[in-house]
Amino acid sequence: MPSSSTASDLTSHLGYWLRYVSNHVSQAFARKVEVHGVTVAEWVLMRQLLDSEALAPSRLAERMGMTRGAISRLADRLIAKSLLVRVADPQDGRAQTLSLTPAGRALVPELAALADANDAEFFDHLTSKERAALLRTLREIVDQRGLGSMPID
Amino acid sequence: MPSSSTASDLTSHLGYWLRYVSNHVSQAFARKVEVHGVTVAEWVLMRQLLDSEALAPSRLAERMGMTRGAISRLADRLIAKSLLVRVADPQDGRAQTLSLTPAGRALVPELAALADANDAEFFDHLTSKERAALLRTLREIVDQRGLGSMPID
DNA sequence: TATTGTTATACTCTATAACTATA
DNA sequence: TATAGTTATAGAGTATAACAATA
Repeated sequence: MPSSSTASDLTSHLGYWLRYVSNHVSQAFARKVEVHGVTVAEWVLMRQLLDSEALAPSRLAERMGMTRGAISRLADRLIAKSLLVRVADPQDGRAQTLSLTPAGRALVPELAALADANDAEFFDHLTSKERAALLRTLREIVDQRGLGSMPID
Repeated sequence: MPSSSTASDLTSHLGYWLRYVSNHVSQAFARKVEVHGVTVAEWVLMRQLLDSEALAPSRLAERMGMTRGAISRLADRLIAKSLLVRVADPQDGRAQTLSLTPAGRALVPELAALADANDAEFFDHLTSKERAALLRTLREIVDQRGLGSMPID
C-alpha cells in the first residue's frame, strides 16, 4: 500500500494505529496480570511507588495522567488487596502518602516479569534498531508535548 | 540484547510507553470529536463503514478487535443518533448489516479532519522519516501478530 | 447443533463536580 | 479562600454468558 497523502485516509492516521496496537498490547497484558488479581492501571501505580517509596495521591495523578479522584479509587482497591497503605502526613493534616506494603513490594518483580514477557510477545520480532527507534520516538512525543506535566483536574 | 537485561525497569517497557502516549492521543481526540456528539470507538466504526458501504456486525467485530456484543451496543448508540441503520439480510434471517445514514456519511469528513488535526498536534514535530518509521513499525506489529484476525469472542 | 446477533450483568477506567478537612 | 483528598454520579468500553431466531 502506497504511503497516502490523502488526509481523510484513516489508514494513514498514526493515532489510529497507535490506539489499535496499544489496545491489543494492554489487553494481552491485562490477561496476564489478572492471574495475580491486579489490573494494568494498578500495576502502573505500584511501579511508580517502587521507585519513590511513598508518594502523595496528587503526585501520582500528575505522573499517571489521571485525576485525583481516579487515583483515590485505584488506591482503595489496592488497599483492599493489602498491597498498599495510606498514611496521614503528620506535618499537613490534609496530606496523605501512599506506599507499598511488603506484600505489594514483593509482587512487583512478578508483575515486571509479566511485562517483560508481554513486551517480548509483541516486539521481539522487531529488530533491535526498530525497537530502539520506537522507544525513542515515543519518549520524544512525551517530551515535546510535555505529557508528564498536564493539568488533568 | 541490552534493553531486556534490565528486566524490571519499567521505563524500558515499550508496552508502557505505547499505552501512555496512546492514551493521551486518544483522550485529546475524544475531546475533539465529542463536539460532534460521538466517541472515538464510534468514529472508528463509522470509518470502517465508509469504505465498505455495509457490513455485518460480526465483520466489524473482527476488524475492530471487539466482541459482537460490544459492536451491538456501539451500533445502538449510533442508530439512536441517526448516524447508522440496521438492515435485515433478506437471504439469511439471522444476519444483519450496518450502514451509514446520509447524515452519518456527511459527518465522516468532519471527523477525519479532526483526526488529521490531532495527528498534527502530536506527531508534527517528528521528522517525516520518524513518522514513516513509526507507522511502518506499528503496521509490522499488526501483521506479525495477526492482530486483525483474532478470535475475540 | 451451529451460527448470528442481541441482551443481561458486571467491572474497570475515566471525568466532573460536590464535599470534607485543613491551611 | 485555597489546597489535598475523597466521594458521588455518570457514562464509555469491555468481557462473559445467557438468550432468541434461524440455518
